[in-house]
Amino acid sequence: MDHSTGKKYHHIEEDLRNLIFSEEWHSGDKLPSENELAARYEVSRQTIRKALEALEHEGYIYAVHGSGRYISERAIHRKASGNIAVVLTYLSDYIFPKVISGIDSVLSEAGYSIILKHTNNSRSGEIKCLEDLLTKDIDGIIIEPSKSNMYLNHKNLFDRLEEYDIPYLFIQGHYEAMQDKVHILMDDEQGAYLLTKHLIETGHKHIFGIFKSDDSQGQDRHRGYARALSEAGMLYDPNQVIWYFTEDRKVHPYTSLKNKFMQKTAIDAVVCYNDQIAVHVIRAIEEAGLSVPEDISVTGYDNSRYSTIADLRLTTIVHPQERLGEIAAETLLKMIRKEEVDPRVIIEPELILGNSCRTRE
Amino acid sequence: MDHSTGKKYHHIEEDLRNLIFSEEWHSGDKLPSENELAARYEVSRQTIRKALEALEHEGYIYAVHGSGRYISERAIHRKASGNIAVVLTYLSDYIFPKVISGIDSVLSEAGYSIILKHTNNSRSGEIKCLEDLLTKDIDGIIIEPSKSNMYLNHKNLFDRLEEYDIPYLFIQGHYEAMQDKVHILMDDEQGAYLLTKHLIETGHKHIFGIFKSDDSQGQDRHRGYARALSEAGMLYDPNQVIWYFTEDRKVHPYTSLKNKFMQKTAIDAVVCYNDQIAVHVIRAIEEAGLSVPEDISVTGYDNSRYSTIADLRLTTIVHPQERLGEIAAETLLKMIRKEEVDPRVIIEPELILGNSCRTRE
DNA sequence: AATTATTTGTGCGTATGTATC
DNA sequence: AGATACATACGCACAAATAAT
Repeated sequence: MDHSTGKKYHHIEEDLRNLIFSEEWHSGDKLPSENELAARYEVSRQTIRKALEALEHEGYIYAVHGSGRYISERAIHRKASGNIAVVLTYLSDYIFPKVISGIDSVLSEAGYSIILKHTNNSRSGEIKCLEDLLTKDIDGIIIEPSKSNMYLNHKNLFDRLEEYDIPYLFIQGHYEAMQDKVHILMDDEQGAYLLTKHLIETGHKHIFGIFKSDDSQGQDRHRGYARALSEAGMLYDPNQVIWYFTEDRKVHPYTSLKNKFMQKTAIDAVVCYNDQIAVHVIRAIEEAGLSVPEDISVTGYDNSRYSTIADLRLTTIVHPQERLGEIAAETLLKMIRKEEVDPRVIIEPELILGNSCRTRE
Repeated sequence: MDHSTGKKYHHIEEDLRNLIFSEEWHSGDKLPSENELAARYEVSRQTIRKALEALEHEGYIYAVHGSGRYISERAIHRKASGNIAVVLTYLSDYIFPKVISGIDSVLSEAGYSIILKHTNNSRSGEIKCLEDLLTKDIDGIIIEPSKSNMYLNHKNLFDRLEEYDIPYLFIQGHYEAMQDKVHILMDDEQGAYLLTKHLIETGHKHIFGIFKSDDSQGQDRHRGYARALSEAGMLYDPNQVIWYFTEDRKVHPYTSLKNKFMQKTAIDAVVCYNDQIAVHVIRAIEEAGLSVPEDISVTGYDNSRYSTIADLRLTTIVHPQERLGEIAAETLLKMIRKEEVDPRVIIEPELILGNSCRTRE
């Protein structure tokens, strides 16, 4: 036996694997016969067979009895598992069904299945998801970042994805450290800008804002709010902005706001992070004995199912959820096919006028 | 060579596989040596090796050089891919997010991922899904039958699932030919019975019904409707029942109903297949110049987000969507662990009183 | 600590069966 | 029909790891 290069069949297996992936041999090509290879490598036919059988089991070649061995398709378009992972923050949250539906309409058409995972919007949940996905057979990942404004300490997981040549892209939010990666985003700044501008144009003077502090969308919407104020030459007052964390969504912001309402603080309008928040704010306003939109105007964001409460329709921003999912899926498919993609797709928001804002000048 | 029993190594492989999964051999046990097996089966050592190598590649046994071959853990807790498929009719439909959320809360806790697929409520879509899933590495399937009342012509696919030892269960509906399989169902008959009984008790005399004809839920709800009438000694009139197919959800039933409303047919109340239908029926009633509940009472089913329209709250049935998902997932986990499960879990419905029905005696 | 028997791993030779071209 | 190529099967030899002595 050959002692210097280890196992003979192993060496042959590696050599053949390289040839299969080289430019010389193509999908469908016929390999030399077992006897020819045996002669070429100067080993017995059995040793050649051992190497070939391993390659066959891996799916790179297939044998046709009486004819020969051929290079399979899969060797070229390698390991098409047909699975694409979709990692979201919440599954039961109000926009997810449409986004999934959009992603699915494109992917199932292309013959892919969706592996659905969620992070509970926690960093540890996202790490767990990614680690789990690294052990699975997947062709790509669509990720909605969790707590996207907090420091990214799991970049190594994304590095490993790239090492394994698994394409991924972000939707909805972005990590500071991953700005150069592919993102499909709403122009959240522009959305909040449009809402605030609308309030200013309809004569509101004391416009409060309530934003989520632990994701990039909250930051962006806040920026749009501030830009609209500054463009209109209005003072940006930090005391008019309330920040909240995902965790205390149920407690802090509303009591604090309610107190302000009760204390007859000068408030014209409230720009809310999203429709869900707007509903709570409206409730707080009504509990304080005031009414919407007569006393205080309220805007939402997302045009979700929350945007209609009884006969009150929120002035809000349409979130083209289904379209976002479609674009994300189409982009990922291109990445899988190694085609060039736009690293940053921005979806323009559109203002939806309801009756939750006072419209007199 | 042996011509009667096919390939020798294949026969030995099968025989050993059965022994490995039998009660006699356990995880960690040492297999007889190659020479001993060769003697026992009266074949050469090479033939034994061929069989053993196949089993090793499948992960049922592992070899320790110089020591022997042993039965691996995975042979017992076999092939934990960690993936469970969830096949639904529609993804964007109104109840699924909650069902998925319920399934996921149990499965992700147990370390499983969800592969999400949908059939568009078509038989061909379901066949495509199942065929695709048969090529994938999955540990179990939760299926919502599509067009569940139509003839089942793809039972062979379910047979193959059993052949591959992939457990599966049905939620929401059932196939006639699969009655003995595991089902997690709402008691749809009871739900419609409760609604109809409520209408009867509140003095309604001419109660129409509108049901979906192409799934088992429609049949069941219709049965509950009929049972309530017959128990109350009221006449069951086929002309008071409108059947529709999924495809013509948008056209037929409402125009037909609207005509009846316009023609001043004696109609007291309409028992609707679900909330979505109820919304359309209410619209048809209003278009005919009548009002709900003053002229005609309407009931829904599912207590979905459609159940509140402006200040009208539908009298409907709560569909414990999240709980259904949880029970389905828990049951499937038991099936994966080969534990005994109740082959038919019926979730009792609960009546939700709204203001869409007249309540005078 | 060294020896030995056992067991798996590697490799070759040969023969025969059977599908393809 | 014959040549070629893969498939199955047996026998043998030696290497390398393990476990018991």
